[in-house]
Amino acid sequence: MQSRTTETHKVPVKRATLAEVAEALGVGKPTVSRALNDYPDISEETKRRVREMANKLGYVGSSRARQLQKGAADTIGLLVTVASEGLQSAYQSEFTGALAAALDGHGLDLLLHAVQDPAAEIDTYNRLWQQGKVDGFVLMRTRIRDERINFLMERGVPFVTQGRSDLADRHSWIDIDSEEAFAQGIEFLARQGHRRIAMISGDADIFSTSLREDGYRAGLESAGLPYDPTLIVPGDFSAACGRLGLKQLVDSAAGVTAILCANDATAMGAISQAHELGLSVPEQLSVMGYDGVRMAEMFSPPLTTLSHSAAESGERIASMIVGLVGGDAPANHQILLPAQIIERRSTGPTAKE
Amino acid sequence: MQSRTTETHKVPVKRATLAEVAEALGVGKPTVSRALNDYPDISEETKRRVREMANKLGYVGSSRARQLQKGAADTIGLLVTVASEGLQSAYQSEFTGALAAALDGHGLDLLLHAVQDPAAEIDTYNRLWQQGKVDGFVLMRTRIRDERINFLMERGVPFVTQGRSDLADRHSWIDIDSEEAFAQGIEFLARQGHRRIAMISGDADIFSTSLREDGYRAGLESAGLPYDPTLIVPGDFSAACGRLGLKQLVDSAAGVTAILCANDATAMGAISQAHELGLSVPEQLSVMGYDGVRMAEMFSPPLTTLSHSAAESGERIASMIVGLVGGDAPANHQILLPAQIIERRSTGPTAKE
DNA sequence: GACATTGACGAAAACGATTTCGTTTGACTC
DNA sequence: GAGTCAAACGAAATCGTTTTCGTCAATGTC
Repeated sequence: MQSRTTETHKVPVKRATLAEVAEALGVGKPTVSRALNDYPDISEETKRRVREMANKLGYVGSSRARQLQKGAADTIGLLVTVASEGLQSAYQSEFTGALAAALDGHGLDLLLHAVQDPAAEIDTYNRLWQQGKVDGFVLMRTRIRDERINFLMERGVPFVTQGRSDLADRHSWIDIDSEEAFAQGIEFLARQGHRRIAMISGDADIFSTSLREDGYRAGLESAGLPYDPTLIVPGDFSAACGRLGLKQLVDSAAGVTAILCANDATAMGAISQAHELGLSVPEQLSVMGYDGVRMAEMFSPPLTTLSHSAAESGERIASMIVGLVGGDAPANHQILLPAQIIERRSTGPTAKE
Repeated sequence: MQSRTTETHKVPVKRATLAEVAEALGVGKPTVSRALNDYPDISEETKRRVREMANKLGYVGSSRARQLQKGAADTIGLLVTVASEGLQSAYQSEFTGALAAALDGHGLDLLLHAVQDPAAEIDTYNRLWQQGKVDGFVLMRTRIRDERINFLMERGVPFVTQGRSDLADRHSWIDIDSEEAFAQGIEFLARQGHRRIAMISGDADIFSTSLREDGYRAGLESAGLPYDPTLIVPGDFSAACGRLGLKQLVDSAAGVTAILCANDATAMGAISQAHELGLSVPEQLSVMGYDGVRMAEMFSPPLTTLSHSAAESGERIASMIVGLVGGDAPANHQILLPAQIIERRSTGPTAKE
């Protein structure tokens, strides 16, 4: 039994090398290399023979050697901050999956790195780049005065951010028009008769938080509703802050009948807390989320949300980073995508009592 | 404006090389290399000087060159199947984050690859390995007669699975004792007075699905309850199948008062559907999940679940794969972790009517 | 004082691809 | 038939490390 296991242990099937393919064919290494890479100065006949032999020998070029010579890693880095455990939010995980899939379509791999100590974040970007493990980065959750962006721009490292920044005109980014989305969300709620609409916001240092709040205000204004700063309660995109925020709003007895949350997780937390306090959604309280994560549909009640496609963001970003690594100018790629309201059952007119 | 952007464009800060450090110090390359790697045959004094200079020059060794020479990539591969979009489940995403964090602790990076076409899955494992982009793999969601496991074992590729398999005695794995967990779950529900307890199961081809069903049966038996095969409804670990499954159970009018789901996502879907059908949880129906994802706590009602730690699994797996890559025998690492019931509010005695 | 031994270091090979820069061959021109 | 040119291919250099195998001086031994 045990011997069985040690038997199968470490039988490294030798990987075929380019030189071997060349020898087996009686041609030079460059010929094989160029044939496989479809260079024009190799005859079709030779290419065919080379491909055949490579196939027969099960040859797969060593990316290590190629990387060293070509100076490219064919890999994009993505750093996620793990708050004690796990990828932060459902949206981030959907986006990450979509990004990985899209990169695959371009022949790139995704290097996922968890940063645990925020202080070491820049160091990690630096190391990954200096070591040559990645050709560029994708940044999620851009922050206000985001030092990562400065750092990467200074050294000319290709990167794309998901979310704008203070320096948005100088680098590549993709973003959702959250200002517009939140405005529409408010107008939607106002049309259902809500007059006191609160917002549970996101981290103050995340760039898009202020955009979402701007949208909230703009929505109020175009709906002809007064703006009451006390109706914006700070949060951090977590479900936990949704619970806290809701409790706070209820306790304040401000007469709120609808809440627009910074994201779906927060909205779910808020609803969960509402139920706990004996408030029914949406009869007594409407709650709307943002992002449109898949779980939102399965929540109870299914969540009305401002939805945008993680898959599309992932694909767009993949194309952008490919272009950048290929030498495109950073500012050539800036895309603003719209979000749209998906009406489900967490919102509605408040029931008359 | 535009010129501004082109200005900052592509100013590759040249990375310092080992040869430069050597030259600046007037010593040979091997000396620098060995000093930095703390070899014993370099004097302390020299090591100090080398480190100093390396630091001053901002030298970070090229992992590309090191990989080529040492034959190691210091990277572990993780393939996730993206069902149309995103990482599959909340648990998988938590686990992935935990794994990345744990690997970081061992100086390894995580290469995340999305497999879109199941037919190309093995090819991808092969390519990543042959190319030398990874030193080993972590496999999630082991399947019955999992061809990935055969493939990797045949070529002596280091890998650890999360979940046992048919060949569990021949390779490294970590798993949750889901059989025991499900049995306890059933007993727990039985103690609350439930007599007709259903199960919404997972994909039939996932190895652990049958273990969970075994646990379900074992639990019934030790609670002295009869086993009724019609009370196991097939699913696929999604929230959607939770909805479907619940509807089916209700329609069948089998008198079910409690449901144990294959995972939390399914449980959430079931609850959501229950609400939609006008059933209150847990007054009319108890629902229990499995995994203990963070969102479960924020669900409404908060989900009772069989919880286990993604962080611990991640850490254990990281240690295991490090050992394997280092040459340990595969069968030396097999760990079974327990799950524990977290009682929240989706379960309880059925209210008398 | 000749001879092993040890400590500290360097020259060159190696890893496995790609690229540079020829070279060879044959066809084509005038 | 000498000269030009393009097509097809190869020898050797290259990427930046680590490793192998010395070398050289200083130390210890008898």
